Amino acid sequence: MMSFLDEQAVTSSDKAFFRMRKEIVEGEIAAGSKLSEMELSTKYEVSRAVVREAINRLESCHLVERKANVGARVVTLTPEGLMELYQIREALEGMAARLAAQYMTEGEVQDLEGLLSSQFDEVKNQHSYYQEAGDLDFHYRIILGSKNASLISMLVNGLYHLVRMYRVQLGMAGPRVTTAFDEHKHIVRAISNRDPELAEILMRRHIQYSKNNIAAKLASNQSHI
Amino acid sequence: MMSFLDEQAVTSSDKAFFRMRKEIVEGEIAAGSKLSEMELSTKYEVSRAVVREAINRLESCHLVERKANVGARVVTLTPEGLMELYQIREALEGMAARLAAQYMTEGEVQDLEGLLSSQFDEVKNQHSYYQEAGDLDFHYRIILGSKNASLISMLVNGLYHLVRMYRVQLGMAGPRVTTAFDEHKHIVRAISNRDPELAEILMRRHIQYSKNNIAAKLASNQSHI
DNA sequence: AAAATGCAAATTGTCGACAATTCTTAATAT
DNA sequence: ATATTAAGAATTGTCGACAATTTGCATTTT
Repeated sequence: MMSFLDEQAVTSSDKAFFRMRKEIVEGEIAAGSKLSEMELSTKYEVSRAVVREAINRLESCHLVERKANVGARVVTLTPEGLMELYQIREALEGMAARLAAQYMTEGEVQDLEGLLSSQFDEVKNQHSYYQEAGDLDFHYRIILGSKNASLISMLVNGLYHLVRMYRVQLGMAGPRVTTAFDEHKHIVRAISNRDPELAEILMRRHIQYSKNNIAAKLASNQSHI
Repeated sequence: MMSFLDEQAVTSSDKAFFRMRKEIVEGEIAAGSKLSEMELSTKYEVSRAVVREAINRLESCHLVERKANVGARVVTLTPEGLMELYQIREALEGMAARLAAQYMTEGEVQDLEGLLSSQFDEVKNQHSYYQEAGDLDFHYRIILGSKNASLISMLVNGLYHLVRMYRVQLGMAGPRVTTAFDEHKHIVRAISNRDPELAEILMRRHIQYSKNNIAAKLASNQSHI
């Protein structure tokens, strides 16, 4: 489960990139903190060149920001940034759902329905770690179902790590589990009915709801710190 | 005119990046060709390190594809790639138009209307180099009007160079000038009326038409080569 | 003759050192 | 005391050399 795109590290820079990405997403390297090339190269026991390349790749994912002759910093999480990110998600994943309704194979649709019913059991039995893993799995399948390689790459290699960063660092295990499940159900039905318009509309609403939910959480976190 | 985001080269890699990007977009470096680091470093009279960094950045723009231990190639232009690109444009620029209808200032809307009427004069007087410069200017202004920094960066720094590459290398100076102008007019009206839904719908249709137009051209080019 | 193997050449990946820029801090001037 | 300047330290940018991997070609093998 969730073993698509098994991006395996072949080069040294790959390893550094994956490791840094993980540490940034999970907050082990704090949001907003400076990334010293020398420091990281001693920490990971590689040359500065591979750290530089890893940082460049992190910049492509929008996980760090670099300024010439000054250095790189991990992005800071802000309500505005979250809004922007979810506006983009709404546009791109709405399109992905539309395309998935057109181009997913019958087998893929059935797998998606299967995933949903297995998740239904989990939710019913209170194993509600649904949000993180389950929600991501659902979205990934639809993204892959779009059959648009550029779109897939943009979302999977690019934006979704930032999405996860927001989720992880705001401690999302929210009460949104069951309602989100219903939303998923309706989206799958639209895809199964080969109704691109509806699939897109429902996906966009789903992401809007999700945005509102996480935004509320972020606002409360901001206040009592 | 068209002097936004004056990305100025501060470092040596910047210069190499900008130059290579220009040469790739304009076909001086052929689509699908291999990028030899050594060759380019002698050609530009810089070290391999800066060429490598430039190539990495070009990969982020989806202008080149890299394979570990093998090398980088300029992307190849295909009908499928074009379809994918325009599906993404439709989603992102549709959202941009929606946001522009909400967040553009009155001044920006007036400037946009001014641009349109000045272009109307040009079209009427047969100066119809409208398509390239004029169309891009129109789209850029709406993208910037979205006020979504991530979206702006994705489109301006990322996708639009690829869009230009398709346009330039397929010799777009098409007969679509006047009809596209009417589409622009209606989009601006929706933005001016602060009607986000309509602005998005019209922008999406505009891009769909544009896609069909360029796809037809690509098909004919493919056949008689 | 076709396929497999092994060596040589070429290309990419990694490294440490040097150059250029920015940041820090302390001294000086107003 | 504040602002300015200048020297020093630290960080990033660039370079050439070496290591690892891939590619091309010749040889061998079936």
